[in-house]
Amino acid sequence: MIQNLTEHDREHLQEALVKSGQKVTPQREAVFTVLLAQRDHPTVDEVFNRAREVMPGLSLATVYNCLETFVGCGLVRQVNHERESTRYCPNLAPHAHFRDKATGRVHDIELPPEVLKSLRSILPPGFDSEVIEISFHGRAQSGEQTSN
Amino acid sequence: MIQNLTEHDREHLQEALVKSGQKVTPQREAVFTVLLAQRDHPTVDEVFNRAREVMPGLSLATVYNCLETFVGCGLVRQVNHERESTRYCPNLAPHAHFRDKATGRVHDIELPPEVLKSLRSILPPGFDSEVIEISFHGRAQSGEQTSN
DNA sequence: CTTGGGAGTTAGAATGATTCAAAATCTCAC
DNA sequence: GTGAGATTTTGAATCATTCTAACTCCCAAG
Repeated sequence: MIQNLTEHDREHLQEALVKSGQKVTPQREAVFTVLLAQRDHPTVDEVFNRAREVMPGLSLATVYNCLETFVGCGLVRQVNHERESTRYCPNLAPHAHFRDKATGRVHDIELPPEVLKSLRSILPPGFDSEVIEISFHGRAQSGEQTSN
Repeated sequence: MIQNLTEHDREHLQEALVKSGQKVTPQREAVFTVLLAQRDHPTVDEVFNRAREVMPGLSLATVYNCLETFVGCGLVRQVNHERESTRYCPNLAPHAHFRDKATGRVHDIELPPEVLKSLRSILPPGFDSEVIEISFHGRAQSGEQTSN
């Protein structure tokens, strides 16, 4: 079910970790593997449960730690919607999120550079933004798949 | 400190409540008054503390209830940022939020219709969105005031 | 080797925002 | 004035997340 990391993905992980002074550990590999295996914006709990199939001793706290580390070195993004549990997303390209009212599922929506630019342009002078979060909430006709 | 509602604002409150089958109560008036008096995106706790100056017996649960009711009848918007406490905003015009990294303060950013439109246009066919949340996170040069 | 230190992991307790449940109060139509 | 239904209150419960302290692992120095 959960494939091992490809050589390429393992290198990606290692490079990002080492670059920010962190180590590659079996737990981090497991968590990262889980994230890449099913890109459906899982919650911490979901990651935890999936990862335990592969590494039964893994603890919840470690999953929190790993994910925090990944966010810190830019490997994954957090996705928050209202006050629901934080979800995690390994899609690094600039994108927005669409949350389906009916299913709760989160879809990635590609964000063209010109739209991003027009968004930035609405900031008054003096405001300098590093992060822009865009999230839609509504209905997606079933069958739509955009979970990159 | 906390002024009474203007006639106009009181009517606005009453109309919105009645339209969705709710009653005007002293607690709801107090909470609404607090929201209008200082449009700085307060948390529930902040609303609670401010409102108690005017109505000492008011309970926290009631503040939660009132705010939920207001959101339900479109009087105010919730503003969530990461997993911090929910904040409340009586600005009904379409706008984005800018969260100042340094102070934690939230500023409203006007959202021109054409930008809104270009945002909507990135949704693939089949996706239909009622709500769009846009939030910036970064630094605002101090002195910037955009808290309406 | 073997020892010691630092990073990482673990289990479980603690936190804190929010929600829930049940009793008390209010309000308004009759 | 009465009763039903809505609202408010208090305090307990929930639940995601964070914290704490003990433990493990690995590597580098002796």
